[in-house]
Amino acid sequence: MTASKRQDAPERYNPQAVEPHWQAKWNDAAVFETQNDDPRPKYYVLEMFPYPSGRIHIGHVRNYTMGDVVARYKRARGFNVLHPMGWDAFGMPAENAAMQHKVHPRDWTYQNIDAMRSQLKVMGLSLDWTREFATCDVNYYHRQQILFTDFLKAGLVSRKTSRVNWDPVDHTVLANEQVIDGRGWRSGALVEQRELAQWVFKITDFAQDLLDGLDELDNWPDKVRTMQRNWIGKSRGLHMGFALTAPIHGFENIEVFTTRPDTLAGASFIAIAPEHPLAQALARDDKELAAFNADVRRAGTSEEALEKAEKRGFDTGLTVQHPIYADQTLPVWVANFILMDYGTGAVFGCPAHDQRDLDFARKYELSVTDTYFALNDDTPVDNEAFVPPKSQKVQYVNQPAGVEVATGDEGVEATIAWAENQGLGKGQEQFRLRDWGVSRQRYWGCPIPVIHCEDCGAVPVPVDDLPVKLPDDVSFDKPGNPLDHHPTWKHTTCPTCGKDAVRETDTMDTFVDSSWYFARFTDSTAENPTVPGTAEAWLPVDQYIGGIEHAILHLLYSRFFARAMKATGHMDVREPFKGLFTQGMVVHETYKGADGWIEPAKVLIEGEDDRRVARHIDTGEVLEIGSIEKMSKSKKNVVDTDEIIASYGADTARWFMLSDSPPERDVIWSDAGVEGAHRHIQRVWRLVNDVVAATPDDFSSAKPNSFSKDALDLRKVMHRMLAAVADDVEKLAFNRSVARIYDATNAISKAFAKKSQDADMLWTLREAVSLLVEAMQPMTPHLCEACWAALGNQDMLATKPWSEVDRTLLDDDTVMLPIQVNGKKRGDISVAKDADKSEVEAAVMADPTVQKLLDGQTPKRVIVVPQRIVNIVV
RNA sequence: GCGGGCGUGAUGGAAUUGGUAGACAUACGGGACUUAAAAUCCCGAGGCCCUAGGCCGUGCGGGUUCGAGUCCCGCCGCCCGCACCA
Repeated sequence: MTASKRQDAPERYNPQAVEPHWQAKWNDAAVFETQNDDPRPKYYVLEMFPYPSGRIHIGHVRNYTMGDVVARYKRARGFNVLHPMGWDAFGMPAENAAMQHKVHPRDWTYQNIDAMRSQLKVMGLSLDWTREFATCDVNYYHRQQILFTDFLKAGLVSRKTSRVNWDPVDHTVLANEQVIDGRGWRSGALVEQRELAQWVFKITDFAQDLLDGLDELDNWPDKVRTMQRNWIGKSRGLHMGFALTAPIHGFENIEVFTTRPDTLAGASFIAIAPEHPLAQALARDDKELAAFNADVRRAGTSEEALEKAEKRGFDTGLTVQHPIYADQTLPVWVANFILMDYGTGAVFGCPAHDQRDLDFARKYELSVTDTYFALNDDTPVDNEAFVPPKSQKVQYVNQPAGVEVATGDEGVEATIAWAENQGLGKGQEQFRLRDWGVSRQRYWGCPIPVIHCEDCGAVPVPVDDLPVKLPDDVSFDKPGNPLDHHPTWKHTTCPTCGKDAVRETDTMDTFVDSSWYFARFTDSTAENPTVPGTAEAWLPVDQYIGGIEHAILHLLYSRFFARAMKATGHMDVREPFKGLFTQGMVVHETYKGADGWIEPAKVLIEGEDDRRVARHIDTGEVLEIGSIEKMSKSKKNVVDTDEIIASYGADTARWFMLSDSPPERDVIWSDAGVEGAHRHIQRVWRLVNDVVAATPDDFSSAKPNSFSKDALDLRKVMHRMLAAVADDVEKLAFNRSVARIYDATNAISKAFAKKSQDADMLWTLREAVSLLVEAMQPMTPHLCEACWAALGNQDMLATKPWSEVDRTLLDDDTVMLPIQVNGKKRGDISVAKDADKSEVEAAVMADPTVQKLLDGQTPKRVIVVPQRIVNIVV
């Protein structure tokens, strides 16, 4: 730097020029390409790969920025970091686009991928693009078909019928969310329930192991582990048969599973699901029942829909024997709130101790019998069921098992023992988890590699014949699955007997695609799905980052896949994700005008707080300021990432995404927040250049032998910042590292403003900005590379190891202890850092301010927490 | 309905996990610089009481403790998931 240059105001940092420059340099030096044979310790950081919807959403920016900070930080810490990117590319939206815009799903998808890849590239993410793939690449789904056939051979896949929402006009299965008020979202037709033969992955084979595995996942949020535990839903109960008083259609018993056998004495009816074989058999002769069965399932079969629906029942007229009281029978009803998928699809109703049963009993005037009461309160149940936790002691009545006062758990076990003794039933562990149906009647998915032969049944396609490729020439003009009505694709011959046969035309659930992609990244071009040794070397993923919406399904399916791949010899990894982080959403205020929702870019806000007024930027129309919501196209509250990056640069977007909000919480997008982030970027650039300019041209890095107090203070701030940022990034507490960096920046500014010309301060300032730039590098990599170069460095920051902090600067010799009197802060005292309790107490009692506060009183107690606080109780 | 989570200034949040509540930022107010604006820099700020100083204060009501934003019990409010959306 020359003297004349020093007097010029530094140029504003120009991200539009700087960012592409460094992206090109990183790319040319291939600094983010990862080698499998690199000897350094591995670190695998992965963000949930995106669905190629067409645009990178600001939520993606947040997700990938977090992952990138971890990747860059770990790289600086000497790890061989794997940080790949791919595309979760199969799925319904591509088919919807095909139907609406007459574009081929493949073209639509790959165009979207191209567009989104360019968007990701301008973000400056440290990704290894050489490993990129899309799940719709034949190379990928080919290997998925290998996995499927291996799972099939290992007995992990089977055929099962299950009910689906069927749209009779579109000839398609509807997702629960596509059923709106009992009608198909597109056709508007009344939805029917259909039994469909499906391929299922036998995830229930691993129910116990999936449950047990959660205990070791201590780098997962407790919340997610709890959700998975509840989802797997292990419970102990009684499985027993209720004898029909008159056998019918070959049924002698109705098999029931209950988790509350302790209420057996209060049973007053049997309720079976509309899909229960007995209900179906009866409905064949009973039109009214058939109509009831169809009608109650119209609103959809999601648990939510069933639980929310009004309780409805149909009296079959059948009765069963009460298992305890020989003189009693119980009526058998078909009820809409019974799930065929859980237990046996039949329950006994005990209205006194289950609210749902009580509602049902009151509606249909069935009897209500108490089996137990709260201790010392035998008020009979009226319209509120008495449902104590199983651990609570209750007083039993009408009980066969000889319990009188016991906890519910004891009552459960006593009843199970009694029932087993009587030969009525058996104690059983029951899981809520159901097998995973993977068949989808759609085109844009991985074909299920199976051939149906009249003689040989369902035969897997031989591995040598794989892949089963999707045909290109498909039409979406007709309703139904294009693979099914394709003129030739499905017709083939049986691999076993050679007879004419047809291909399976269902494709796989897209969750299958995302259940093993993390393993494929370890060698994305391998002939087999994975390379033994390589997969194990990289897996488990050390840090997985994604949305909480995947807390259950995607993560559980992936955990199942790891087990299934182990069982079939594809990789020896039990838990695929060692660390999991679930990030919050990016939300934005919504604006509504007379003609509907208005995008934020078209809105001008005037005034502040509750006097804020939103106006349309063109028309001046006053708009309604709506609630803050997840960004969505329908509410038009989407912020365009391209525009943000074009006007502020990627570093600003990255910095803003990391600031303020804790990463697990939702962040509200605000223009002011972005401006603030950008100001900081500019400020750092200015500060670094000012310091460089203030340093003599022949600046040497010779470290001074001694430092003034000001210089020492600044060094302490900077080294503490560096240590704290490292600590926070390890914990993914990015918002805290950002706050530390702001703090440190303020400290440098203040020190610089003093314009000290002493050599030790100049050296310290130079050290300070270097450390600042290093600490910020994982978050704002382009700016920091530019600053690093401005500081005269030849190497790239992206490859520079993290600086060691000077431990001697981290602690002070003395600490300020707050002094409380009766829990209220009254003063401070400075004591030696390593002073023990008695020394601190002595110092405190000798302190004049304390003497004054005590005013002659003798303390009852003095509580000293070393290095923390002193509390004097008087 | 079931399950899970959250609640701290005007706003986003911090608080070493039971030890000084409000760091840092945004918005705001005041000042400096400027013909002016932008940019930049400096200062102020939880509420209440006239001040010294004090009182109150982490959704609401109780409790445990020398000490509670943090732990326990009971409410209120908001958000998320519920198996074919990805």
